[in-house]
Amino acid sequence: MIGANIKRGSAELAVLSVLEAGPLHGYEIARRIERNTRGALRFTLASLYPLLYRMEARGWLKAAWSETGDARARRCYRLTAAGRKKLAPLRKEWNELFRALGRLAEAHHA
Amino acid sequence: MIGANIKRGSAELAVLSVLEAGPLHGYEIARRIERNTRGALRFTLASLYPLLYRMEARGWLKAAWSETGDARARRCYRLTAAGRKKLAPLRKEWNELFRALGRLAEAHHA
DNA sequence: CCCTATATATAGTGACCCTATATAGTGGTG
DNA sequence: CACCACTATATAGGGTCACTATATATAGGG
Repeated sequence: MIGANIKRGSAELAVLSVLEAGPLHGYEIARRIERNTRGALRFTLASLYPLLYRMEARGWLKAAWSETGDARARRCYRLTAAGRKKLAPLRKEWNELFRALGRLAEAHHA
Repeated sequence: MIGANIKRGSAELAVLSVLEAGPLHGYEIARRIERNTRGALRFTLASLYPLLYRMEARGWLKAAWSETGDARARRCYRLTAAGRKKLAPLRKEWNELFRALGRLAEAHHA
């Protein structure tokens, strides 16, 4: 598993990414992230829920208690237009970081 | 410039990377990181110095006040064997994070 | 002589992911 | 039917780390 201090800040992008495919509730978001990354990226629910509230407060997500007669109380999160618009720039920023670290690695071989 | 919450944790790898080419003092470490990444990655001195102390305490770096009659007081940092050994695993971990984020991005297109 | 660049250092703040804990419904097993 | 594992949400408290702001001091140019 990737260390906490390295993956720091990636939770936001991870949540937006899994919600891109469709609305999910918190517990399922955590499972999808873990499954889709083959266990490499994993967030505890205790860090995910506050993150979801923050993202909702920023207007990137919209939460709704499921009213479809579910047996279990579930809060379903879906991307807002603003949240969807955040995806591309966020990915670009992460790619820039990746390239930057790559350049630092190659610099002394040049 | 890459946001603080995204690059979090990358400073460690950045410092190890620029020191791989040879010993440098703190101020120059900051300049190398910025220059080698074309300005994409930039750390303030105020966050770099505490990081250097932490890394030295962990035994990854060894500091020495320059005694070569420099006009200016400079603390020169060089990689220890332990620090050099940290580079490969750290890079691997970062690469895993990027692969994981990539898989999350592609998942909903599958 | 001032201003900028060089060079190191600390205090205080904020963001965020963690462990630990609480609560509660669901379904299977002995 | 008692117990346990899984599902599901929630909060408290702690630790790490990069930030802004500030302090100190020397070197060199205009």
